Amino acid sequence: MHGSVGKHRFHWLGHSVPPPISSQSATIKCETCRVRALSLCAAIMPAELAELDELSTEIMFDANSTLFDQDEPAEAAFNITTGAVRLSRISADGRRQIVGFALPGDFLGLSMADRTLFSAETIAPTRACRFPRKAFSALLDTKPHLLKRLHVMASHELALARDQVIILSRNTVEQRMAVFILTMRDRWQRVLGESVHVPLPMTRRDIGDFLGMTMETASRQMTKFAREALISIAPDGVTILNEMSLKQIALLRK
Amino acid sequence: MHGSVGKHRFHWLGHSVPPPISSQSATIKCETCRVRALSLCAAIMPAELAELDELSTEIMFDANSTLFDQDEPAEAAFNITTGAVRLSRISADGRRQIVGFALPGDFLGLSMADRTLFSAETIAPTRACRFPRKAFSALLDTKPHLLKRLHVMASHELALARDQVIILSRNTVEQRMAVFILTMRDRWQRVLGESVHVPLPMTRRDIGDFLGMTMETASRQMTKFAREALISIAPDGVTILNEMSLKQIALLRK
DNA sequence: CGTTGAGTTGACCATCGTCAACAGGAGTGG
DNA sequence: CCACTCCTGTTGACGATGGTCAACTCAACG
Repeated sequence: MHGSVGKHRFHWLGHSVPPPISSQSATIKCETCRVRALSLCAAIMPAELAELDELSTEIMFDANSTLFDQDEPAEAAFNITTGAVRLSRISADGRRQIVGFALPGDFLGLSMADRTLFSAETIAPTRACRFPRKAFSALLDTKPHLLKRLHVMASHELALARDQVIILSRNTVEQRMAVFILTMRDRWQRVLGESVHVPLPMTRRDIGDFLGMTMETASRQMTKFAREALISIAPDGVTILNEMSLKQIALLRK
Repeated sequence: MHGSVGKHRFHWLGHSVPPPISSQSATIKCETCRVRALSLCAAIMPAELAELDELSTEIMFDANSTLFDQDEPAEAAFNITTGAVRLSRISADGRRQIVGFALPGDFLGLSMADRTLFSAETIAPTRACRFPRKAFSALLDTKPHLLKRLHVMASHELALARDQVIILSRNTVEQRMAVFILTMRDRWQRVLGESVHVPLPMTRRDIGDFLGMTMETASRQMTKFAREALISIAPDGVTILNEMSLKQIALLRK
């Protein structure tokens, strides 16, 4: 559906060094991994890092690449280190729902299921740590604390999914958009540090498909916030101008 | 908020024997548990059942009892054997979202988190198998295959929650209601066997809060389906008269 | 320099939430 | 035993929210 367009507007997401030129992989030592503390790998004892190193390959993707497709046999799990990934499901009648966006530090493959439950496509040049499923599963068998950590993270995902249910079903589009901007800000902060600038590498259509509204409505809400001087819109995201008011709107009773 | 009303309209849910009279517990042997094959406990080897027996207590609740409240320390996990339970979250601004209904065979406490993520209240007289959290957690440490099974079930829950996101955000109220009726039918079938009758022990308000619509709209949709001869409405649920049309509606593009 | 896709804005109107009224059944207290 | 209250469920009227269709701009790319 999407071609490999490869606009490199978002190469800087998640790190301050230039993006990789080739799509070939190059192993990075887990020891120096900049998202290790954020991620599943935090459960790994320093003494065990060598095992992880052996298991994993760092792999780089252009924007608009596919990590894996929905319902195909799950070959690997991924730990995103830089960039951003769109997670989507196509329902039986052909409509697309975006179930989330994976940012640096996020882990794809928590469920360890035989088949993938959604598609994962990059929306910016992305680096990821790739763990072959079989080997990773074997590692889990020898490391119960890793499995427990995996389970805790999956439970956290479940709580997030349920929050998403609440956001979608009980809030107006205005509230949903305010929640979205604030949530994305919080998530980027873990990677980029404190900032009023919120990268939004995804399209308006992606945002709409995530928030359960059309791209037109998503666009209208954005410009409405900008008119009200709550945010200012840049080509690569938004800048929060009035956080207090945004939070008010996010919590306001309909 | 709710008193212990105890209308026994739904005492028959999930089994064909009369409901318990007292609220006192009486141990049932896991070996003879009628939902064991459906549930987490299916991961337990027959030889290990004695350990489970020792751990668990069968406990009975009237309708409108509370198993646990949201955000309180998690004391126990529950395996529902008969009846039905409403799982709900109150959001920051005080509105209620029902995140699901637990039926016989469902397990509450998959996340093994320190605190509960939602409230659980019975909507019918209910029996459940209660596992103290600490002892259950200890058992998990000695039985990796049980932890794996727990993880698989939690992953399944996650997939369901994401389906719920899709249902709520992309479907009309008509579609949501059709999906709801068909889903509840499928879930009850695992317990009650093949039948066109679908027990709905929850109120219209519960259904609305689950499907992201008001109770008025839920009621209107029900009567609309009844007018169109797709279902017939009984005080304790609905009977499916035209399954094909319901399925059509559930899948129909908006 | 033409094509493509993202983003924006406007006009229109269907859907669904809100407010309101009412019926029926269950529990309660005189 | 009956009146009263409370709760559930139902139905109607009305209007705002947000989807649909359409037109247009702009930037990127070949």
